[in-house]
Amino acid sequence: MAYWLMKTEPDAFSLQDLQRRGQEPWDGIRNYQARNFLRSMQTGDEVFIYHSRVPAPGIVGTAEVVCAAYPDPTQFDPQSKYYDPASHPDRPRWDLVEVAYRRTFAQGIALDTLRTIPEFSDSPLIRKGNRLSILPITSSQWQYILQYAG
DNA sequence: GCCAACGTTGGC
DNA sequence: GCCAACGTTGGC
Repeated sequence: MAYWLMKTEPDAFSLQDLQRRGQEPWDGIRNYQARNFLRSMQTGDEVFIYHSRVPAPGIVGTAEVVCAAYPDPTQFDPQSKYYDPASHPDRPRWDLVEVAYRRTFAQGIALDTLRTIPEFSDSPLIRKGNRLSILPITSSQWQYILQYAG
């Protein structure tokens, strides 16, 4: 069992949207490093949901991986904004996992706060210019945040 | 909305 | 294989 963090822009898809839907295919990942993380995710892995591009970005709650990686259908859909004409069905380039809503933290953990937590000092999450939308979380980071969130 | 930082693309 | 140009991410 592993821990992860997935970023989302709440204007496009928020933790509240995930709560309403219950479960969601996390499509549209078009970064090789993030894709490789997707491919190593397993059912039962736990996930922090992070809201980006908001006045106070940070971790807002949790989800769980309920379906391991399979090819992201949007890469083959010319109508989709995630369409990738260079990807072919016999050798799909992009995958997705499905995640289910778990909980919303009573108080989120802002990026400003994460920067002050020693467990996160080496995390790409707090590095300037970091663009990884999916990243691994250590068990000590997971425990710390859960305790912080109460 | 701005723009620094970064990943990707493509000409050479 | 280099690297300039381009597109995107994400904090502010």
